[in-house]
Amino acid sequence: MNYVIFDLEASGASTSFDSVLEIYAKLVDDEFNELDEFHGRARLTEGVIPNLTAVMEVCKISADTLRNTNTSNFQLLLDAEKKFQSWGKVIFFGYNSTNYDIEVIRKWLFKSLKKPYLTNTNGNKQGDILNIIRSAKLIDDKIIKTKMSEKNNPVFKLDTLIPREDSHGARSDTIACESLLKLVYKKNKMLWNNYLNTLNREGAENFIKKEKIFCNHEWFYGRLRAYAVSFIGFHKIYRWGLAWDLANAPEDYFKLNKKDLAIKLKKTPRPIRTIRTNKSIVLLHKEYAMENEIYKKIGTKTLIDRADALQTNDDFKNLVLDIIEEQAQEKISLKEDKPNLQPEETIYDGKFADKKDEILMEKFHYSDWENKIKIIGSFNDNKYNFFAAHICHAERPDLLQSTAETIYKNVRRDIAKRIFSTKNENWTTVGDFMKQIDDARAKYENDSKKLALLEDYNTLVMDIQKKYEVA
DNA sequence: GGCCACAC
Repeated sequence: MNYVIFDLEASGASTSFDSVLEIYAKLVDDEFNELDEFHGRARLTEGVIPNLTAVMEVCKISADTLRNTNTSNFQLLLDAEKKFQSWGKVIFFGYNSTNYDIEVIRKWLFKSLKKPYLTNTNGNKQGDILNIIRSAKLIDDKIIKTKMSEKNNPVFKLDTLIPREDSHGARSDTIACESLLKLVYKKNKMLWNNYLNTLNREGAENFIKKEKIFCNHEWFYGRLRAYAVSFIGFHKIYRWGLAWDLANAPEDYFKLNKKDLAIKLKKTPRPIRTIRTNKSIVLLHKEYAMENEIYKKIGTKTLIDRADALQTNDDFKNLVLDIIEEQAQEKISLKEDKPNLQPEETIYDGKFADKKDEILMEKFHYSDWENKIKIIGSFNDNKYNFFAAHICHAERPDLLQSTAETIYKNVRRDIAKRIFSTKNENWTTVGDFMKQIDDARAKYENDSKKLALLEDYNTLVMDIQKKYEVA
């Protein structure tokens, strides 16, 4: 299988609202020979206020580029999607991508009326370089030098692992990512092959069903921890794997009645561990957990006895699964509805697009702009009408205004309402930006170069402000 | 069919 290593730069940290400004992706074969690449930039999406630190300090994209790049955000998405599809079945590798880049891509597709799960459907898989490099470091300290944190834990910031002059450029970060992947591929074939096997849900599920005792890595409080666990079953509502931490003797729990067991299972540290099977996790053979003092003390023989006791007690496993299901159900019923979610935030609201909306989305994409505009309002699910209107407004404001003035005005009012909001929002408002500018002016008061840059960003946002003040 | 959710 070929690999795509990729990175993207955006106008801020929100995966729902910020605008993708740059994407670089490199296609390589399974020995890392380069086959193709894609590099694209986009101007700021209409109606988005950038986060000053993100554009100025992190991705270092000038106000001029934000304003004048030829390609729109929508067009960049179409170009990237086309390229990705031409590459066939691949594994998409990014750094911390399960938490960030993949989320951005999903939502970007979603907002563009495309199928969101491009990177893990139709035979594609996702890998997260952060997961594999953390695990590599834990099982083999010599694999890579890292800085140490105050608490003496290895630091996994990409630009300290692979220092470069031009870090945080999409291409530079992708090349750095590639060198990390190659490092694991060359220095620890066992880990590499193992990871390729468990990085998608199917592989991870098969592995945990097959291995009586296996090692799961969990990251919390700034470091990675190895657990020796044994499979119980899949969560009846959420499908993730549930496994027994063999640091606990399961026999101690067998005689408890349901109520007492439920209470005991909730005690921290929890004897039941979650195996996040669809999060590109590293799962290893049990030997890798034996480095952990807790399991070393217990000894392999006792661990095997515990796993056997668990595996031969189906009644207990089923009872545990029932308890976990009931607790989840209770939590769902207690959860109050989250009001006021913006359309961009509803990708995981539990509903996929119905057949009619799916067909309309396809029609939207092959239609010319006159006909795209006519589709607005026809979707069953109103969020797709919202997205369609915003796309048409961003791409062809002239045409939208002349052929569907009410929609045009509504979109402009939506944007104005958002950017001029004085509340604490999940997107950057004009007010947030002004505060960021003030802080930066104070910080750089003696740096004329930075001050000049600040003025350019400020002008850009003032122009957006002027444009929507009248809306 | 893909997704979310946990636990520390």
